[in-house]
Amino acid sequence: MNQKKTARTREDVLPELGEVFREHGFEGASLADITARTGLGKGSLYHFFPGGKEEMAEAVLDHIDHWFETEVYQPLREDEDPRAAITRMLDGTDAYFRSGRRVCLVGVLALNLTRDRFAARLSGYFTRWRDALASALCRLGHRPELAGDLAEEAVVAIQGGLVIARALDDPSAFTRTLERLRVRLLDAG
Amino acid sequence: MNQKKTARTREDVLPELGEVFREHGFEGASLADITARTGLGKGSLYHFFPGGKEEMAEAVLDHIDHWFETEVYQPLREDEDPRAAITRMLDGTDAYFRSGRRVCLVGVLALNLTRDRFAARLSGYFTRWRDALASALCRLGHRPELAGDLAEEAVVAIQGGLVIARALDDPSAFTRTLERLRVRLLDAG
DNA sequence: TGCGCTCTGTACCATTTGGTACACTGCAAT
DNA sequence: ATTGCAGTGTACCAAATGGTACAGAGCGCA
Repeated sequence: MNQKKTARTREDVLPELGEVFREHGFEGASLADITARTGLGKGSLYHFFPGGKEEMAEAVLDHIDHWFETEVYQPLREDEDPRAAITRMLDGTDAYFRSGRRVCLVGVLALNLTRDRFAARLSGYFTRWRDALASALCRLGHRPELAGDLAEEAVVAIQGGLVIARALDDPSAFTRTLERLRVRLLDAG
Repeated sequence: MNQKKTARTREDVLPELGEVFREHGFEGASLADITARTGLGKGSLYHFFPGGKEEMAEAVLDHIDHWFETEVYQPLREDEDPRAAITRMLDGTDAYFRSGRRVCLVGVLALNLTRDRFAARLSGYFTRWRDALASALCRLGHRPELAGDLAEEAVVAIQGGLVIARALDDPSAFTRTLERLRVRLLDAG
């Protein structure tokens, strides 16, 4: 009934923080942008994240990583039905990126020089995705090196689809990309 | 023998300007970065680009657009040997992006909110690439709608390959992407 | 009631920001 | 030689930057 006006815990600012970094990039995101978006003053912000912007971005990346780990990577690695796990990955990805209307923060941070600050997190995100998908493809019957190549192609396509969808301001470019992947990943099993 | 210490004309600062925007993004690129990289003081900078950062970025985008138009798109549209034109596109793309060590400025600008300032240029760059490639694929014997889809897939893959190569700090992820495209674009003709 | 703690707003800081003003340099045409 | 103008360096500006200090607010608990 009585809903709080502002987010209270460190945890629930993370999504809003993520949106700011998505929209402005790391260097471009000012504390003014951040306080405006989160509703938190500098006081609270530096209370939760004594390390400033850098710690905020790290926390957001950890949060994202955790989501993908449990929702996508683990099923890909462990689900006894790899076909179902891949379908779940595609649907989850479509939902997470809002069918192409939302951009990938990891991709955004990877492009600038800021990449170097978060190098380990950024490369970990993509290599774990690729390896988890390769694992599922292997269990689906693909030969190992072919599975690795196909998995890389899929991760590449997803990132590219987000860039193009945003550049064209046409989310359908992303959903078409996912459809192509659905065919390519599931048909040859 | 006597080489000039600094770039002189508006034209030859454009590559250096482009690098700054690539490395920092639009919002993140400060005038200090720009003067440092180009060797030009604010005086000269604002003499060449009275509109400031925005005009600089527009000039760089025009420059890039012109390069791709003459080196890639026109051959794709007009070369009587579409197979050769596609090979030229792949080789030119590999060279332009330094085999994955360089990032695509158009892609970088597309991801942030700054996209809106340059919306027409950004979408034009990708749509013209896709349509030119689709034209070559048609002449190679593909059915028109299939050619359009394949062309979109290629443009998506190139952008994605750049993101992944940069995130992993592994340019070979980009060259592998180009190899996959070489097969897929040229084999089914 | 009063203690202790997390959380928050505000005032403040030095530095940097994008941008302007302007006086100067050098050279090309007269 | 003089003029004119493209190109340049420097000083300057108000505003915004990331970050700090600190005095409180609110609340759980004794």
